[in-house]
Amino acid sequence: MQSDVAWRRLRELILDGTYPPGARLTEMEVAATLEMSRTPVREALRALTADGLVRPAGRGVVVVALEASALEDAFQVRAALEALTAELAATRQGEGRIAPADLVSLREVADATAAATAQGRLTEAVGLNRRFHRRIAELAANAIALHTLERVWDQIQVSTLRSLAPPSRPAHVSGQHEQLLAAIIEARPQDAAAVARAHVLDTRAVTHRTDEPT
Amino acid sequence: MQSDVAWRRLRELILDGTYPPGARLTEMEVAATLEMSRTPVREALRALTADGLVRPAGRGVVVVALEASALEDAFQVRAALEALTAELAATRQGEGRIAPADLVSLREVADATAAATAQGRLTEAVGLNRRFHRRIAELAANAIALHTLERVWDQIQVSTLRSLAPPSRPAHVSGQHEQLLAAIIEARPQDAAAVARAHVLDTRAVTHRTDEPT
DNA sequence: GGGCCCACCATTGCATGCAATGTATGCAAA
DNA sequence: TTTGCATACATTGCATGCAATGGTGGGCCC
Repeated sequence: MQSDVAWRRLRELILDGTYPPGARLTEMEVAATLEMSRTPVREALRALTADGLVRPAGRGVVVVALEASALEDAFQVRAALEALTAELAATRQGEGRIAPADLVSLREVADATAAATAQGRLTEAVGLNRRFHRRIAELAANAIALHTLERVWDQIQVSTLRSLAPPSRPAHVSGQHEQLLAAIIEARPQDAAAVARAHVLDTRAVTHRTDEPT
Repeated sequence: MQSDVAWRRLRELILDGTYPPGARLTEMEVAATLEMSRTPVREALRALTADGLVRPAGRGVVVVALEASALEDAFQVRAALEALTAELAATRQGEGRIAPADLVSLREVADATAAATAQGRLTEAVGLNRRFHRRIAELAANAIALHTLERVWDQIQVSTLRSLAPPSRPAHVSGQHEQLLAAIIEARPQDAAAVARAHVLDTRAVTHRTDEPT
């Protein structure tokens, strides 16, 4: 379906910064770019509005740029939901409902994330980091939580794109990932929840600090 | 905007059971009912799909009926988010950022909910109960959490409509509301979070029990 | 020279035409 | 009687026309 294609492509372009926060999009313009008529584009823009990636602004829509307080809100929601998914994942592990291969794969992603971060490959690190967190959400086997998290991650990613900076303490971040991984593997739901929440809120603090320029 | 009107009206009709879970909706049919063309109806149906209230099913869409496991997922997400909003509300109260009138109003809603429940006015009780929880989310002043909760509440409401049964222990529910209210008023964030989570998960248990018929 | 108002036009929102497509129905054959 | 297939049709998805609307630039007045 073309409107889905339009949604996917536009989402990509927004998430990778091609359309940065504040950029204005009009139906006709996008229709010309994607070589389709206004109808599917229109639907895609509406969907992106519902996703919170763009908002109506007079004529057309603009890519959202969450202000500091809204970004804080997003991190709070993210922390609550990641605490939940981490807890659920650990619980499922305790019930023997998680395939060992999935845990191996999760560790690999964690290692790759640490490597990319340590070597300063920032864009790659961001992608791997997100994948790590998404893998955990998938292990929680809660589709609603996963779907909601995807939207929150998207919103945060857009609003922090311009401040792409390396974590101030890469080892610290990797350490938290390790702790989270351990809590899940060893089936300690309460610990997993606590670590996940603390980790997300740590990330928030770092992001806010690097948010000042511009 | 007509597509917004269509969205609102259809959402109402779904939430009040006029279109029960499983009901099939087609663009033309709805367009005729709402007396508008297919275009705004089409957009409304897409939005409702994104909201998780309907899902595409061959031709047209059908009103969703979450199966037991998905309903459980929804309750888990709801519990996590209401724990967050209760915690944030209590924290804000501790910072003196909540107007006394808002707390008075919250208590009034709690009382009205208890009264309606005790007297068996179920439909009214459901509405008041939702208002009580929404008020707390509003006190948390986190727009993203509130918005996300609205969607989850909607999904749960649709899937539990047919099993509209009085709480097995009305006094218990009212007692939990009181505890939650007290924790917020007395600015005990941790308690508020714990009570909110427990309360939601209690509600879930009740709902599941009444879920068997049909 | 600066500010305000008006007119124009880009752009959206809605309606509708048209082609593609999946579904259901009916008929025939086993 | 049941199953499989073909055909017709309901319904969607996309394109485009048309009217409404709000923003912007230019011109005029102060």
